[in-house]
Parts: sequence; C-alpha cells; structure tokens
Amino acid sequence: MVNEEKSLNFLEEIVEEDIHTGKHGGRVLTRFPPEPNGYLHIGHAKSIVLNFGLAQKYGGKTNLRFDDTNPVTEETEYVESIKNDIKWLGFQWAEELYTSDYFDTLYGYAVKLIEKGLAYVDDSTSEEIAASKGTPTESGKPTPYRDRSTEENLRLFEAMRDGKYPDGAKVLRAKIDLANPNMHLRDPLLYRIKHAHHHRTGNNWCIYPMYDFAHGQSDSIEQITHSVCTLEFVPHRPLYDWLIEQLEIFPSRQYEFARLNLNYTVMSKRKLLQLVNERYVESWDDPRMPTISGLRRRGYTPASIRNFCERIGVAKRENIIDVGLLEFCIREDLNKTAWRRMAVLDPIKLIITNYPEDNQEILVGENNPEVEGGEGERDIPFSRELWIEREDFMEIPPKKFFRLAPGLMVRLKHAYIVKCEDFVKDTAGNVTEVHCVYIPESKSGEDTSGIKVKGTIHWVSVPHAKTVEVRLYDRLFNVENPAADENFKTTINPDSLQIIENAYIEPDLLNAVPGKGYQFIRKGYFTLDTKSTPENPVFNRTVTLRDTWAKESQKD
RNA sequence: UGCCCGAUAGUAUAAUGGUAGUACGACAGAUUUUGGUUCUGUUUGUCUAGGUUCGAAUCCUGGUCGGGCAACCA
Repeated sequence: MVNEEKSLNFLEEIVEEDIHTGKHGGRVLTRFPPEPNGYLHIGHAKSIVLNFGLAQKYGGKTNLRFDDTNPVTEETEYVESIKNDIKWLGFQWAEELYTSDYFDTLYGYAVKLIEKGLAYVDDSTSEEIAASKGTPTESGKPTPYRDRSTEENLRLFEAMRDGKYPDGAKVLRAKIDLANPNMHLRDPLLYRIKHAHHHRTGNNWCIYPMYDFAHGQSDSIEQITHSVCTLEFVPHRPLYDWLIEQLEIFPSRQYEFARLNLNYTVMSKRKLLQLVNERYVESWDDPRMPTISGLRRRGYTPASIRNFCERIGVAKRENIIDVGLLEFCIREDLNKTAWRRMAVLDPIKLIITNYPEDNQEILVGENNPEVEGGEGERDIPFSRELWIEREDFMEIPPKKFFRLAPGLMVRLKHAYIVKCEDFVKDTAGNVTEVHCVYIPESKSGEDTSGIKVKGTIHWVSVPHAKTVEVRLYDRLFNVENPAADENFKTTINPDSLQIIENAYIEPDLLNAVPGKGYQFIRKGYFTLDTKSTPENPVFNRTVTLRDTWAKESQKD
C-alpha cells in the first residue's frame, strides 16, 4: 500500500508537536479576529479556513472575536456581514466574542502595569511622541512625563477614563526600552482618548485600548492556544509576549503566516472601500470584488472557496496566487453540480429551410451529464427558426473550424444534424441569417443517419425563446499587481462588466433557482443575480468554460 | 543602511542530512452529441559563494534579492 500521508503545513506541525508534548493538555483553541470595519474578502477566507480547519483537524474549537477597539471605524453592519459570510463558508464558531467585552479587564491590566511601574501617562502630542521614538538606527529619547510616580500615573489614567481630557491630550504608554532595535518596544501606546460612540459599549468609555494592548490580552483571556495571524505582526510578537509575561496571564502564543495575494485584484480593505465609495463598483458585493459577498453573488460556491484555500497552502513566504487557480476551483465544483441549459448571448437566426413551417417538437436534454442518470431531464422546444451564436458561423472559415460555414455540417445539441447551404447579410455586411437543411434521421438518441460531425452547437428556438439580462464579468484590473501602482485606480479594466440586455434562453431556465449554478452549454457557468426578479431575470456569469479553441484560433 | 521575516519549475507548495515530488498553468495525444469534462504523456526548479559531511534544498558563514517595522489603525 502506498503511503499517501499528506504533508503538514508548518502550523499543523506546530500543533501536532504541542499535542505530542502535552502543551495545554492537548487542547487546541484558535480564533478568527476580524475588525468590524469592512467586508470579508478571499484573503480572510484563507485565514478562516486555516483557523477553523486547524481546530477541526485536531479536535479543537474556534472563537469568533470581533476586534473592536476603534469605535470610529467600526459598525454593526460589518459585524452582521462578517457572521453571515463565515456561516456561508460553512464554519461555525464556538463563541461569539468581542474585544469590547474585555474593556473592564483590560483597564485592570493597565492599572496593574502602572502599579508595577511599567506604564505611564504621557501628555506629549502625537508628533512629539513620534519624534521621541527615534529612528530605526537611532534610539529614542524619553519625554518629560516618563518618570511620573505610580500614584500620579494612577490618578491621571483614572482621570483619562473619567473623561477629564479631550481627545489626544494624553495617552498611556508602556515603559519598556526606548533604545530597543524593535520599534514596537520603544514605549508603545496602550490607551488613547477617543470621545466616540462605540457600536457595543455606547458612551461607557472615552479611552480605548490600542491593538497591541487588546489583541494578545484577549487571546489570553479566552485561553487561545494558537493565535494565528499574518506576517506583518511578526515584530509585534515580542510585545505580545512581554505583556503576557508582565501581566502574568495565560500564555497564548502567536504564529504568523503569509497573507493571500491574488493577481489582477486588490486585497486591502482601504482600497476595496475606495472602489465602493468612488463608485468604481456597485457595492461591497459587486461580483467583481474579491469579497466573500462579491464571490457569492458572482456564483462561487463555499466548497470551491474552501478548496482553493486548501490548495494554495500555508507558508511564510510572500506570494501572489494566480486567479486562474480560483477559477479552476469553481469550474471543478460547478462541472459536477451545475445543470446544463442553452442560452444564446449574441444571436443570429438559423432557418431550417426543409423543416415544416408550422411544425415544432419537444426534445429532451439531461440536466447533468456528469452524474449517473443525468439528474433527470427537461423539455426543450424545437422549431424551424433558431437563435444560434454569431461566432458559430463564419462565411470564410479557417482550418479546423468545426462549426457552421457554407457547406459545413454541425449537430444542434440534443437535436438534429444540419448542413449550411446559404446565408443572408444586411447592408452593413453583417450576417443576419444562416440557412440550413436538417437531416431528419439524425435526431439525438435515435440517429440512423450514420453521419459523423466534428462540431456541436447550442441554440434556442426563436418562438419559444425567453429574454433575460446577462452580465459578463472580467478581471477588475488590467495589471497583475495593481497595488504596486502608486495610483492603482488607473489600472482598472474599463471592460470589467459587459451587460447583455437581451440574451435568449431556453424556457426551462425561467425556473432557475437563486444560489444555484447553471452551465450555459459552451459558454460558461451562470447564476441568478441577487437583484434578479421573475419579471426581469438577470444572470451573472461566474466564469467561462475553458476555451481551447480561443487559444487555437489566436495562433499565428 | 538598525532590527525582523523570507528565497525550491511560469504560480504556489512538499521533501525535516539520503531518488527534488504534487497541484494549477503550458505543450502533445486519446475519448467526447459541450473545442467542456475525463484520461495519457511531455516540459520547466533548489538565489549566490564558501564551509561542515560519505552525502546538503535542508546545517554553518558571507553576500545578493524580495518583504516588513518608526499610525493616538488593526
């Protein structure tokens, strides 16, 4: 038997080692700690899959903790969207927690630090503090307030809490080492004054802890065993550890991995917010956005996103993943699950000259050829006049063109073989009609014609066709790494959205179910848009099918 | 030019001192009533210079390159 043991990523190795050595009694508790100031994106999905996946794999649990220490940017709207996205991805947290739940405890920790002589109230301005921190090559200098007595610090900190000072008048700083080569250890700020309404604590507080004084302590309060975050927090780890040690609280450990970057998109919340605010996209859930809600509206499935996150791996090396891999993952999923339907996006008329004018037939087509039994079938009306795709006819075809051209034959999917005999152009030279004859004995399923054709094309019966709006999406940016551009918005792809107001669909597609993916045969995967209504159906293209002909035809 | 992190095919990711493997991509072929799917095959890689060792992607040293750090953001 071949040993198919899957290799572990470095975090799984750490966890296995900890379990092996009996650390925390083998307990595994992770957390996913979003700040509720924006929508979750595919990069968060990587973190979610990692944190929840780690816990699941080793019999542990994961908390959802909102890191809500900055009341100015945080809103309940974001809390709700974040919870919704996590659930949609298929994960369930053990406890829903908020850093703001710990404000009292955190305040107590600050007092303890002051009492130990390890924190002081500083009256300096923001600029003065920045200047006194020195530079990476030059050590910092103490401000005039560094050596206040414990009593004075205690009194002032309490006064800060009691609202005696305006925003920015004072801060609480840790007293560590102004000469430390790690800038984060040069007396970092612990608390600042913000007379602001907090989405959960209202006006109870006018001082709020900084990230560094909240995150690690929250981990510790919850007894998180493995606190997983991204690489930019590596230099914060010594401070994380220092606070835990000085406060003598549960020793959570922080581990860092490289965040996900995807080419042809941006991932920072700030930039995504700009795209929304400046109307480059419709909203946070615009199908071109790399947000979870955008991907969902685009037609991505939870399984495809989870799968993607597992395939990209986890390491500490900076990376830029090809969106092609994301597209592979959704095609892989939808190929197995999407029901097949026919739709013509850019129509020209095909007339079967030897088919009786008043005749029509009801043909059948399987729903899903990837599944035994096809998951049932649907009726497809057929008649003398059909819509076909403009690109499926060429007056003068190149070599290896397996579609319609004068004298060429194709099969109409689920129907008959037809032979092109003629075509009609308008005054502008555009082909408007293709005239064919059909082979009556070549009907799908009962073909006795013996004719073999290379190509099969999709179609929709003209008198039975329904009209819908179809939205085709392309990458939002024209360059691989838009964030590298000083003004990333100049690299936006002006053609990222193409709206087809009148696409023709086979009648059964009117029964499409929201949230389900459909393959428009030969065109791609589509799903109903959230704004679609029975009166005005709108389909979003999730992703095209792989198109080797497009590549072939572009050669030479 | 202070500190920290990293460097394996085009992109990611394994190999934990002992045959450099996997996925996606690319290329070629087979199958196909979707130029889809599926299947088969091919291609391409250890940043660099030394050192340790019977043996180095792996350990050590120097260098190069990339990224991060001096927000009352997280």
